[in-house]
Amino acid sequence: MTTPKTTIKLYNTKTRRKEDFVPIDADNVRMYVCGPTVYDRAHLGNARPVIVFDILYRLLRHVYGPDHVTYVRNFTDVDDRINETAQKRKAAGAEGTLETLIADRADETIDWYHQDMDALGALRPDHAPRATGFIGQMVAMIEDLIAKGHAYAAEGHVLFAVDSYKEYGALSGRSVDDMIAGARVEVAPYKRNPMDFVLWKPSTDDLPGWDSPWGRGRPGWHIECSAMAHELLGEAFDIHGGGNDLTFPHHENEIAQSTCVGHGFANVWMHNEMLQVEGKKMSKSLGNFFTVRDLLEQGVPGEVIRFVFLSTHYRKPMDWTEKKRAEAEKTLRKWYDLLTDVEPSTPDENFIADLADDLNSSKALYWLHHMADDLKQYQYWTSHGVEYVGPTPEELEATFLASAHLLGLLWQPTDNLSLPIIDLGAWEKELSKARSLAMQTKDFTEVDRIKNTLLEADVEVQMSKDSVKLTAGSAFDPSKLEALK
RNA sequence: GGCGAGUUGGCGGAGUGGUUACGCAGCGGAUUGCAAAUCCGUGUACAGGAGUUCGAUUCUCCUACUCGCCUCCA
Repeated sequence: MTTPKTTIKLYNTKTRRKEDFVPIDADNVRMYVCGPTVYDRAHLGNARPVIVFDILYRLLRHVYGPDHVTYVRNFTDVDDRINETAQKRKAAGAEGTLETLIADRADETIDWYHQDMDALGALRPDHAPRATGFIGQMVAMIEDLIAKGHAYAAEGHVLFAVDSYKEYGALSGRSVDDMIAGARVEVAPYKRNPMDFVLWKPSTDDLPGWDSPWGRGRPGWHIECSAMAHELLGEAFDIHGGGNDLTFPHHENEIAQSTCVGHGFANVWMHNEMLQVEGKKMSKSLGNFFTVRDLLEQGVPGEVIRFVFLSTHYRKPMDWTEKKRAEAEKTLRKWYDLLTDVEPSTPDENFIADLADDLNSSKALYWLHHMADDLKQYQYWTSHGVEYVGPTPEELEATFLASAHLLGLLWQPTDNLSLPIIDLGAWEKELSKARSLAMQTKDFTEVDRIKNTLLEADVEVQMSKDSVKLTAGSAFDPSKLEALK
């Protein structure tokens, strides 16, 4: 085991401080991130933790080695909204039992999720466990909690007794008394304390259920992460992540369960801030709700979405705006234009240092801008016959590309960001011909007419001394070129 | 009501106890038939008030405003 030369600093919600990250075992750095409930397409907000922790995963792999990091992200496939869809389908005459219809809905949603997150350039975790695959472990954990006096069965439910755990509320900075005073808790007659939360609940015949010492039922939401993290990552692991809306109650409850059963659980707790859209919370009622798939279908490349997310630090609210989308696309296109076919080398050290400082992705992008600038200048001056002492353009490009790859950017072959590939060769010849003629006659009316029409059709026109280059933009409208014929 | 985060130039967005990144937009110049692209150069900011300090945008407190969570929404 070698000591890594990069020290990663991470903000730990548990201590409310930025700390040097020291893994339990540098040969196997372990991270658990709360994944989606698979009831429907992932909305844009779901993409934020995916991208944030993808960056952390890539950084950890860079620092500790790709074979020395284990990343687990779960799928919650026990959920009433999944059941609802299945019930509706059954009522509409779909084939199969309710169980298979539920499984089908989860399967298709997981498939969508993978497709959408792949499009964002997110690496797949090492394990993507489904809650339904770990019911046995959950039941065993609940039994253990009861045996240790931290949980009790009542009316087919099993509840965690918050009074049995003194530290309850420590992660989110709340006290049980304050929360009860807030009066936002569900009052149920079988609860000893209003804050007690469900570990197990009974299922009726029309709901999925598993046999248990407390009758046929299904697990509460929080226990799955405790059980799966323990099963796949062991008694204690390094990092636990998720959106900051999960801090309470989800993560608070995970800690309570796992700690009371005797697990060390997670050392570092990380939470990303929420996403907004044009300055407002994304919600169906405001009409600004959309999925990752919606954006992709509108022709916004996943890489552009990723770039926009990276431009804001993960602990700050991020606003998704049309303007940012356009800027990101423009920048990425410029960067792609700089690339020749040089192979990536190793990332820039300054770049790594800032990224390792609590994932300062915005600062990391600054370094990419910086490197791109250098590269551009070397390319420019080299092409003008000026010789420089220092790194060659190839070396600069290799470092630039390796750095960009660490952020999951510029990974596509050559491409220019899924721009429609439209052959405008005929128009290039046309314009070129008219221009050569105009050079002699000094009458540029025809050239301007063609150029302006092309511009109106969203074609970028670049004329140099001896060539004409046309590139169709994302709003390319071929019908506008009809006028030229 | 409880808990937490934030307020930086036209916009976005880092960072720092003393010379304030960067991107986009703007402006000037080179280049161009005109443009585009590219190159060179360039201006503007740290919510308000008080305190600590030789000195605060950076630390502390107060005020205002914004936002999030407390509802199995990441």
